[in-house]
Amino acid sequence: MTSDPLRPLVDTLKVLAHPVRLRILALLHAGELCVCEVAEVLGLAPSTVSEHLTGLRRTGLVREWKVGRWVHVALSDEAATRPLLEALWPLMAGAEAELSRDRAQARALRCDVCDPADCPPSRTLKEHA
Amino acid sequence: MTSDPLRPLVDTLKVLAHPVRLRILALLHAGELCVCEVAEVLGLAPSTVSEHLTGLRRTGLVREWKVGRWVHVALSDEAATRPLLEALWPLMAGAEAELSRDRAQARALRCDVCDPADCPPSRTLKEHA
DNA sequence: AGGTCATTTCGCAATTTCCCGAAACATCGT
DNA sequence: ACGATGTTTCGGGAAATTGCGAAATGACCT
Repeated sequence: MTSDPLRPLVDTLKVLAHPVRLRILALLHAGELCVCEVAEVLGLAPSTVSEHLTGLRRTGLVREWKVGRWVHVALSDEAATRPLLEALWPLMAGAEAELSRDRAQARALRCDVCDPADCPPSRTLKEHA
Repeated sequence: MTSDPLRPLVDTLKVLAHPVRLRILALLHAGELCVCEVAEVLGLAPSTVSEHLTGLRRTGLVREWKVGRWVHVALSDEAATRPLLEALWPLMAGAEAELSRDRAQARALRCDVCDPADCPPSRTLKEHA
């Protein structure tokens, strides 16, 4: 009774119901990134992005792991949240302009002069500037 | 800039991200009801239910129409929200106990002595008591 | 050890959500 | 017209959400 069986689903939907977090998911749909890259692309304070990612991780939508002093983020492959995400992509078509701009900016942040294989996301932003 | 292309989707997800509204959708998945029946089943004030339904209607998830002094509610058949709802049902499996209890209570509110065909939702609750 | 960069935690103000009761509306029956 | 019933709108208080900067943490480098 006190434990609401709908709680997990509601929590997941609450996390999805935010434009910044949807943009993050769409970004990660195109490949993994590190936190500072996400912050740069979205133009938000790192602390803000970190908090959004905490929510996404808590509900199993993304996974994070440490690489040096960077934290990499990628879509989780948990089966639970898959169908929801799959249903979501088509519904984001109306924002394709904004989302592809995000993706382009993310790509621009990565090494664009060297082989991607030599330029993992562990490269610092400063090193690119 | 001021117009956020993700807004419609975010609004829909925000409306979905609430246990009461999910219970309402699950209830309507089994058939149309009128507002007072929903309020009775959920044990909430009619004004509260009315406000939840306003949100569900605004995002096109349900449709309402007037029958005498009652307002009937049913799932909308809009194509836009269909895939999202279809992805949602399986994820509500964990709450099947609560949801089927809701459905049973809704059925009990309807005429259980006469033929359902003779007992549309337009029958008042008092008339059943 | 000290310095720098990436990240998280914390405190806080602004905004929004949630639920209700009271009052306003609407519709039916007498 | 009146009262009863279903519904919505409004006012307000409690709680949750959002975003940031400042400070704390962790990891690298010299």
